[in-house]
Amino acid sequence: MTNHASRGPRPSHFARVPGIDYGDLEDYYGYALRRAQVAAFIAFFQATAGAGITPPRFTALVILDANPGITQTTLGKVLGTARSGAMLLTDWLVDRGLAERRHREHDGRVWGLYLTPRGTSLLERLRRRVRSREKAFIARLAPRERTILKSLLAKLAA
Amino acid sequence: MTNHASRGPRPSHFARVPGIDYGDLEDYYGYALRRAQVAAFIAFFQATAGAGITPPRFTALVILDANPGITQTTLGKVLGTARSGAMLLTDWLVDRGLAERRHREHDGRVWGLYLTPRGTSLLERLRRRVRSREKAFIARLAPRERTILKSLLAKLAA
DNA sequence: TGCGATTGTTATATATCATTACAATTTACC
DNA sequence: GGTAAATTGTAATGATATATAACAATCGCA
Repeated sequence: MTNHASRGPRPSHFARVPGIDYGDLEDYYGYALRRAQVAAFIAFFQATAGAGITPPRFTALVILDANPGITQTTLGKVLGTARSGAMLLTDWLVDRGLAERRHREHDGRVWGLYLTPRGTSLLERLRRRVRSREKAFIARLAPRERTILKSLLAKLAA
Repeated sequence: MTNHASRGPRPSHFARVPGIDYGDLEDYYGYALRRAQVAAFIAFFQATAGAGITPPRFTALVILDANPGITQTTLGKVLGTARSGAMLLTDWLVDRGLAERRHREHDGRVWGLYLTPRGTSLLERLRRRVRSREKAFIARLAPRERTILKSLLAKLAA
């Protein structure tokens, strides 16, 4: 397998700079959410380091695992991207032997997407690593706080 | 002034697709944070529509307002980007007459960054619009929940 | 004085993503 | 049944954001 360890996104640290007046920046929910999300992204990046896996790719693996035979267009909708983007993402997975396209019987236009055994086993490994890393990340919150956070975030996303 | 209304980022909707099994995706804090952050970004985007303002640009305006004479390198640190990125961002602001570079007395390498009157007044207008839009966005949470959310997010970002 | 560090700058590369156009195919409608 | 509209995957193109690396000017320190 090609080594892609050095490629991929490098989440910026976003650390608070001493001596700087942040004005009313902290008052904005968008900024607070962004900062927390970047922290979570750094944790994710550490967990998947070396695999070239980004959040959208991880999402795609999970979705393919739970919805075998899903089409590229639907995958694009789940990811919130255009069809062409879903195709490039699928290409990336297929090129690495993680997923494959199979023709469907009743519709000649459509490819069904499926994880390969290799994709399944990579996903399993990733799940363990991401879960474990998130556990450390979320340890800053008490168990009850975690539940509350989840419910508040869900309300905002709805 | 050039019209940049049609340019800029288009936050994807990220809407939940009916009939799709999301597997354990909802279990991840990173995914929950990302979804909420995208929702906040959409709100921000609506508030600043037509001005070509992105979150980093808004942040830069706030930081310049609160820290007149700040250097590009420091601005880059605040934004979490490389020096070159801070420079391009500064160029963008300068090109639109929102900020200006002034040489500093004791250090010939450094430019101090300052908002122009136009930059100040744009920032004021943006603040009002973003605050107002965020108010509607956060209305999904009860006042007490908002306080809790802020404190939880701050813990995660620390 | 001289050397290393810092700043701004420029050039280059890359990753992500949207837009547009197109062919093949399916669906809807008359 | 036959034709127009819609859908799907694909390819080409372009825009954007941002990192890296190299460089000159300048500063600070030994």
